Amino acid sequence: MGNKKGNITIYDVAREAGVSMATVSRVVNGNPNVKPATRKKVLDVIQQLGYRPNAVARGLASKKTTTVGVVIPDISNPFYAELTRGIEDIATMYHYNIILCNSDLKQMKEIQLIETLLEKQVDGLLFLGGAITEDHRAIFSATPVPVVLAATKDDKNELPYVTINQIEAAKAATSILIEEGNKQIAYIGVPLTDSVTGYPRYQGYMKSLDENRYAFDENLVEIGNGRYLSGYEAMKNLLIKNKNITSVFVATDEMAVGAIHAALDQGLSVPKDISIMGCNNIPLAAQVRPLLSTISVPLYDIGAVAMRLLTKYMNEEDIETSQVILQFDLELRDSTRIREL
Amino acid sequence: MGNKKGNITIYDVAREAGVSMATVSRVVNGNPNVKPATRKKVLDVIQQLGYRPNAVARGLASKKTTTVGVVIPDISNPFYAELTRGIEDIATMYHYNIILCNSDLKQMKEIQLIETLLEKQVDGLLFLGGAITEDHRAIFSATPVPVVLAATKDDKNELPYVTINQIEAAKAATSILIEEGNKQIAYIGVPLTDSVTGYPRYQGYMKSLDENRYAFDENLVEIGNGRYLSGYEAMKNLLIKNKNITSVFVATDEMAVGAIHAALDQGLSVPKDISIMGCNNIPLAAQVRPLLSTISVPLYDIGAVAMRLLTKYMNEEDIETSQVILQFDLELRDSTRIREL
DNA sequence: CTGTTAGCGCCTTCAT
DNA sequence: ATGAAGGCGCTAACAG
Repeated sequence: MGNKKGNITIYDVAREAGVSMATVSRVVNGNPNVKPATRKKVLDVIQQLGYRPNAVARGLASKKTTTVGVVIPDISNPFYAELTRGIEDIATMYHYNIILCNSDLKQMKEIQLIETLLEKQVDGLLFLGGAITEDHRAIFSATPVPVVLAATKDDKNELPYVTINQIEAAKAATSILIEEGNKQIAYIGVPLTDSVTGYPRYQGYMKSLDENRYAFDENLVEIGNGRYLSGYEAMKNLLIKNKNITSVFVATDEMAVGAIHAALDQGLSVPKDISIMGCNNIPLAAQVRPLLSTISVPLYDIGAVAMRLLTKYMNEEDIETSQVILQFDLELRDSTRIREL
Repeated sequence: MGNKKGNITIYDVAREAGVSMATVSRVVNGNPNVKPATRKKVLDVIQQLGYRPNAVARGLASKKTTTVGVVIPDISNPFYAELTRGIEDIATMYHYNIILCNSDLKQMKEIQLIETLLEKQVDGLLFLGGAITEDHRAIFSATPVPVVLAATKDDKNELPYVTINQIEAAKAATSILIEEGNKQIAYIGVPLTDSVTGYPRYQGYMKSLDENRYAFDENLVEIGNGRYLSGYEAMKNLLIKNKNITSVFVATDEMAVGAIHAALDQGLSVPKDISIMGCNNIPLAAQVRPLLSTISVPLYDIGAVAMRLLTKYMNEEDIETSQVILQFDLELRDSTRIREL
């Protein structure tokens, strides 16, 4: 069976079934214009020969690969892992596969990855992570396939995206601390140059202070890199500079947990002595003691909705909204004194 | 520039540069047999035209796609996320991309994913997770491309794999608890039907007991699903059935952390009252208090080495060892009384 | 060093 | 309902 060397092709099936390649192609692709009898015959031969369609050839001929490129900062970061799961589930649902690439937030790498993905003729691109710069916009605008941003936004609103309102999320978190009656509210964030969460969350913090007539004090602000250890260090510094703080809003859960532990190591009790709010609600937040109060960001959904939006673009369906803002939630647990609204 | 409709192709570049397609192909592929002058000319035209090679066409012609398929149980599980990072890094290093698929450990899904991946003509397959059954072996043996297992092994040694010795890892963990002088050593594992970690780690636990003349007591054994909550429940049950246990070996870190918290909630002190050993050393282990003592499994390396091995197969290099057992380490932190050897 | 010529395996009009 | 034929964009001998 099959031809001499190599794989068995649509041609082999056609010959064996006594029909043309076109007919085989039709049954493989579910085209209804095939007489049931011949369809059955072809299907039998396919079965018997163990024919496996070559998606690369199909891609070349049809100009569709049913695969999308996903550029992500770091899959080992639980934040992105959860997002990716949402993406992959919906991709599978719509019969797409994803090529996953880690960018480490390096712009050069991001650009290079996009280029590679386009060479591979992906049908669409999902971009998560870093800030969108002019360079990105230039590339994306020249891209032959649709692009959707997830968990980040385009400040110029030129690109479709799905995310949450970071400013409001940070405001909500800060407000909880204000409601608790803390006299001072410290902030541990990520670099303000990070326009995705760094700057917006800082803005939200500031806004909340402002609206509630709290004075801003730069000694109450520390910047980390988002990960556990930097949260630990940041908290240590905060405690050195200011013995009396009773609350901190930390821009990422990992840092927040680090902050809790730094406070604990200093002999402080959380939340009795110091109240700590995180942000994102990654699994870790519910796996530590005290349980972390945090802003619940719908990571899985952001990924899922972004992928769904991308399928609409790829499918040239009508798009009502190309910029989606998902809701976040307050998840008040045991690291704040207020535990419910 | 370019042809009327659609993309600019190698043909356009050839025409514009006044050379043949073959020559353009040569410079694009870094073939040295091109006069520097013409190479430059071609490169210029490529630049000027913004030519982007079509990897799908190349794949069809060359029968190589430089992409590999990765079948993984669940990317949102930190254990696999870390492994995947190792895979992707090495893949990138060797100029491969990865198509990532979540199987949720469902055999039907696994098989279907493999089929899809093969249709897409991946150059190789990396399979992680579930136990290898006869069905798997049948599929893999009929696969036209190399397959490497990661973090799992083929009991029949027919397939290449890279993992650690799960039995020895569990033995080492249990031994620590024995060295501490605990009279009883409890075990919280995953189902024994899981032949990847469930059964082997249970075996290791048993072996260690046996070699040290500890009596086996089924009341000291609980089975969970590997995740935090089930560890918490398991520990609660253990404590109900047996008030006096002073040590537990828990087969996964997430469950171990759950176990710690269950003990804490029961008013016990860890490790003073009860000593807890985890296994895997995922980031979580170093982000809780007390810091979790655990077996450090080189997750990233398993992924990296597996991918490297796969490149060797795809490249038809000589393979010295197709079955690689990586070393694990003892990571003694604060949840055990013994904190160093 | 460079050009010519076949395909790679499939889809897709266009006829029939 | 089915077949014939021309690409899709590129690589890979084979000549020269």
